[in-house]
Amino acid sequence: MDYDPQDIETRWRERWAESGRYEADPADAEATFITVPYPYPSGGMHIGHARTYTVPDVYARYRRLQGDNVLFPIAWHVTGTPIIGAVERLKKREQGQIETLQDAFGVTESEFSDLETPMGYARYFIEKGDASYKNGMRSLGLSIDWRREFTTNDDRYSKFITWQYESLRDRGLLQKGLHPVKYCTNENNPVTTHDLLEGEDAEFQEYTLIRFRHGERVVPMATLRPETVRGVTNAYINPNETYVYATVSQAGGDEDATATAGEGWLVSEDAVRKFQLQEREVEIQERFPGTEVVGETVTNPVTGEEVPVLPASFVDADNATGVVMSVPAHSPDDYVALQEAKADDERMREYGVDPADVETIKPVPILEIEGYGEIPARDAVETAGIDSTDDPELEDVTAELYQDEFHSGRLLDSYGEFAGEVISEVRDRFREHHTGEAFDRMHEFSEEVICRCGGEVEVAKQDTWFLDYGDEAWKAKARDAVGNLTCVPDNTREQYNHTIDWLDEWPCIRNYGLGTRLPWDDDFVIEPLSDSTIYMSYYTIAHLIDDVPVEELDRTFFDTLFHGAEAIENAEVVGVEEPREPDDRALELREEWEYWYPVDVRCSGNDLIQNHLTFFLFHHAELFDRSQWPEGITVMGMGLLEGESMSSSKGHVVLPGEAIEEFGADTVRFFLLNSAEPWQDYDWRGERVQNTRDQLERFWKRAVEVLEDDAPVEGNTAGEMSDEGPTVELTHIDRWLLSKLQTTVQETTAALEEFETRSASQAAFYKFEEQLKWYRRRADLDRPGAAWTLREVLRTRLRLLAPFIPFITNELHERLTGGPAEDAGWPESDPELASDRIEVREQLVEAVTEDIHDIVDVTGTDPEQIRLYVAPEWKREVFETVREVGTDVGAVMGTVMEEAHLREKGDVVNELVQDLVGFVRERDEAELAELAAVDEQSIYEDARAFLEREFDATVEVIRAADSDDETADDAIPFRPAIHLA
RNA sequence: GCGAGGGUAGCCGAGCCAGGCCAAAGGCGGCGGGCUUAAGACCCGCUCCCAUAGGGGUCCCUGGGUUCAAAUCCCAGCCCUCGCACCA
Repeated sequence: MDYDPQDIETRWRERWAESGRYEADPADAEATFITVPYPYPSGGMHIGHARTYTVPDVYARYRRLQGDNVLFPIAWHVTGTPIIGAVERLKKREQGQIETLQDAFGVTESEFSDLETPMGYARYFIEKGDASYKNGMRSLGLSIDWRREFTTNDDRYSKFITWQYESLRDRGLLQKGLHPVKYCTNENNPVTTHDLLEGEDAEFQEYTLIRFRHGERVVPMATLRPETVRGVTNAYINPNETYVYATVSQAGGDEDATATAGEGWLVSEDAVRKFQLQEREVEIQERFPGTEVVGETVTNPVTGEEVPVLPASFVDADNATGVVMSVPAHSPDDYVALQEAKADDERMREYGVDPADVETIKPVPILEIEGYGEIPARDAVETAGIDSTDDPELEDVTAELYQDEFHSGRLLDSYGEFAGEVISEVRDRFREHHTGEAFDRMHEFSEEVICRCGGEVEVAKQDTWFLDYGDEAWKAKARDAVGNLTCVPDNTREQYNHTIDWLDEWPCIRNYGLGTRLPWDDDFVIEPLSDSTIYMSYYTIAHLIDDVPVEELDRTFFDTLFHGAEAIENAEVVGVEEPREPDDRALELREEWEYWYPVDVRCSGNDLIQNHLTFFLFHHAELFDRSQWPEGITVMGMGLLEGESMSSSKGHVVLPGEAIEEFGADTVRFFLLNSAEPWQDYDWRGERVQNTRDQLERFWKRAVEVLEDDAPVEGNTAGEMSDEGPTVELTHIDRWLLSKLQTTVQETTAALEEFETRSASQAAFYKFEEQLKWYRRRADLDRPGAAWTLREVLRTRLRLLAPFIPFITNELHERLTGGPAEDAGWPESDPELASDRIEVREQLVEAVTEDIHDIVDVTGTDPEQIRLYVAPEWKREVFETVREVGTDVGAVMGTVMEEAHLREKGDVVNELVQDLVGFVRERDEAELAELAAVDEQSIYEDARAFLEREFDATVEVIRAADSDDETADDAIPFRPAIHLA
């Protein structure tokens, strides 16, 4: 009977589907609710996703075996733009998109037309294509209640989201305000990171604009280090670019912008659009080349000093305002640029700048910092040996000095009230202090950003609705929810708290995308992270709510459902003043919700702690009672494929379907769970998966041997295994294996309670294999007792392994007992079978076996006769003394020497005491007590047959006291002297 | 910088929270043997150094410390990985 996973797995899948095995409804048993993020079907399912969903499945299966009523549901997240973007790219037949679809996910050209609408595309990857999530999940044998599926684009789900956002608005947690967004200047639309060709890593940077003056005009210069304003020695402008003079006024409600109406600004032409996008009205008055300004002077708004404007081709007119200030004392860039300007008289003259004036420019230090001289930038540049602005190392040197100055630079006396303070402490206050007349601000990306359409992307400030995670009262509730939580692994707790601390305003709407419209403004759609914060509650009623007409799913309906009749009738729901009539249907559904909630465990990726998981806590803490707050979050690690990160677009993925076809679902599951704990990163390597497959095959073969060994065991034939205990005679070694089995049960259980799927499967599978190996060597297997023991061991292990490898274990368990493992209950460790005594005794046999092996190896002999000398009674007496007196050699000697018959043995006793003290130290009380009760002679005598087999020699066990052999003197308690001949 | 995690034998990787049974699980690779006409698969043994009697030496990033005892606890340092958002 060969191992044929395809055959076995197909049968069980069909059985589960037909019987609705994992459909869960409220019952008397304890409810356990396990959820995992609903997949986002913007592409197919790969092996990394497979693990994400298999980890909670193992836990779900474990809890079911423990007798819980377990709900493990799934749905589909389609909100937002990625699917729309994918469809657009497909329609344009973009090469990359076509390749991803065909190569990574096996979509055929004839199927393309099905994928050309967003929901068509989603449906394909939800359930149609070979790489669809549903196919993958069913193949893996996930124990999902499929009745509860929905998508986040469903009308009823949208009503649920509407309820949430109205509630949050009424609680004052949804606010309106301006926020920076990525905006494509070609399409005139906000864009998401997924829409970018370049600049995926770009960050929004808030620049301070230093409002230099040129006569009546303002010349704003952008900087990230406003405190260096007193160190400005000159400005740079690009002589080859176009600049403008424009009137600028503040528009909209941007409180940060301070430009007074109609003020005249001098900026690059490219900057105009940036300001317009950032809530300013800009009207160009005249255009002129940069050369026109070069050679002029501008006035520093803080110091009142006049500084020259020098020409510089390195100035990027498309970055910020196109005019930059130079702080050569603290910016290595500026320092080197100034050196170059000084060296290039001809160029200065060309632009009408007197080289003599340039020569007089001296770096002006504004701070002091340990480890650098008066002019830190000069030190940094000279140490690195940089003498050109083209030197690639200059960037690193600049970054390093900025870091150092930020964290340990202290402002000089010229800063008055700010003098002596560290930059990191003082920067914000200094900026605030000057904001208005001297400082303004603007946003800019940290690097160039290009849209997929080829258009340039700029920072735009847009009016938006945001979730106010900065609200202190809300933060406090969220922290409370963390306190309530079982975090796996435990060290993630701090990360949640940290995230709660720094989360601030979160813009929760977008201009376009799939999903739910903002209830009071149809132009906007609620973005994906914001519509998935409490959806787990929707699972509890998802299969029943279809019976309720959409239009009846109003505020009262969901308020009734989640807050109950009393709260509705008494107008206790925040934001609703009127007492209302509770909705009857909602009250029925409320029972479902109350049965399943709270979420027992949410399994999710560790990358989601910073947003989704913390949002999940925030929203539960606000919208639901404390008793419905999440009880646990288990966080999962990332996957690698052959040592490299998976990537659908590069085709570097393995599909579950392919892997299951090659290895079988049990192998795929076992590998994914066994190669690392859930929260650790794992690496899918084909070679190792094959290994796992081989191991399962071996397991299968051994199990079949046990099944087929129908040596007549009274009352224990197949189909009649029970918890009744042995009906045949068991020997010491049988009992030893059964005792080890109890430890295995305990370890596996403890590990699964902690979500340690790796430790659990290691204990139940690999570690126990080691015990079996010894048992097979040690035991006479042709006994009814051995057959019974092996069957009992198999029956228990099949149940322990059932959460991990459900197909093979159910199949074997059914063949063994008549029923599947998943219906047999989780094994409990039997105290009757767990025996320290037996294990301690067996350890002595293992030890002596190992010692004989050592001697044989070292000497290279092949003994024909082995003699074991058991330590004499007086040595046992000394052992007893050590046990009683403790591990203080002096004290033991004192006691021992009181005995005349020991005293006369002299030094030998001293040595023995030393040995025994070491021996006792390493063992605990219980073990020593068991040892004290041991009759060594009989133990080795009982193991004689085994030892003779093992070494192919005759074995004699002799009392050392009865022998003249000198070797016999070496015997110490629990370590017989060994003589080989 | 802030936050989190980590550095273990040729490689991968357990152990560390709860110090001793740790020359340190398991796997891979390597070596030897068995089975086989042969190869593969499978099975057995070995795989830090020394050693012809169960022994000794050195070892878990580096340097200190605590302890009878440290891979494990404490301190300092070096190096590495991940996240830092408005994106699923």
